Amino acid sequence: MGTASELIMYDYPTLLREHHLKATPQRTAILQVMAHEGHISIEMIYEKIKGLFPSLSLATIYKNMIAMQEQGIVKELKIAGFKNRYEIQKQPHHHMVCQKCGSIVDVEFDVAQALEGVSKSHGFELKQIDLSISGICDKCR
Amino acid sequence: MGTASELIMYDYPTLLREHHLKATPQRTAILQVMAHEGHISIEMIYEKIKGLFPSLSLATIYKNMIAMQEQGIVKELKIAGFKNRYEIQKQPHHHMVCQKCGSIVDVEFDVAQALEGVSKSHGFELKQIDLSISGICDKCR
DNA sequence: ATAATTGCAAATTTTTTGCAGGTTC
DNA sequence: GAACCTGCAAAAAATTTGCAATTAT
Repeated sequence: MGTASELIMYDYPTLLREHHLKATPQRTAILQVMAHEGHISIEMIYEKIKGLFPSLSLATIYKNMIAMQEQGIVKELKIAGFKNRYEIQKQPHHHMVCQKCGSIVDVEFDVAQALEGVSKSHGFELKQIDLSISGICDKCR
Repeated sequence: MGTASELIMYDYPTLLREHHLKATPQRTAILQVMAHEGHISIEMIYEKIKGLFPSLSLATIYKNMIAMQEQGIVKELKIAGFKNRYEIQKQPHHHMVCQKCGSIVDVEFDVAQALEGVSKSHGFELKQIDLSISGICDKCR
């Protein structure tokens, strides 16, 4: 505990400044909640921090999510059957979503490996695989 | 051309009845447009068939999409950066999305194979892989 | 005849925008 | 002090709902 890398991980003001965004208390709090909750919706963030900022506006969270997405700090997750969630950008990984409770677990593995094996190792009953690869198509280049 | 399987594929009234849904003209038209366009938004469906049904309501399309999703006839696609699209349920497959124009191409392949290879063969500049596997988690069973 | 579906209007929900005042660098 | 950010109110966009009339089986 207490290594440099751990400290850096949680220095959101610095992270924000490095991405040309000002380190406001609201913005820092949003990142802290995201770090703590993992995968969280706009509404959940609002509920979690409105106590700290009585005048907090949903618009502020929306605006910050857009700004932080543009800077690559956060990522929007569109999950079938659930509202959009957001997470702090980490190393590339995938998600395992429970269709019942909506809980999401990060899974880190090479896509080339057996998906069945991954889900089984988590006691997960695999029902659906959603894979979408994006980039720039032939026509658009 | 003209094989039985081809004809069955496009017999949407029968497909609907087999799924306990009535074969209304609106519903059939929605499926025909989806079959023709491939991956289409609610708004685009509306634009495509409102000429045929001057009194058509967006609510009708929304209601039908929900009903047909419940019956497994159609599937909702949540694509990063774009509005939801819908497609007729086919054999399992994945999607290749252009981040610029939003065009979507179906890709059928075993996830276990090289994704790079798939995109390259389509002249696609791979930028992001979104994979989400869903089912029922250990806790919910 | 029954049950489902449509279309309309209205209500909700979700997200975006403009702007005045306040904050960060 | 310049540029950016917040919060409010309002607007816009997306989706859902209730209900009466109509349609499919």
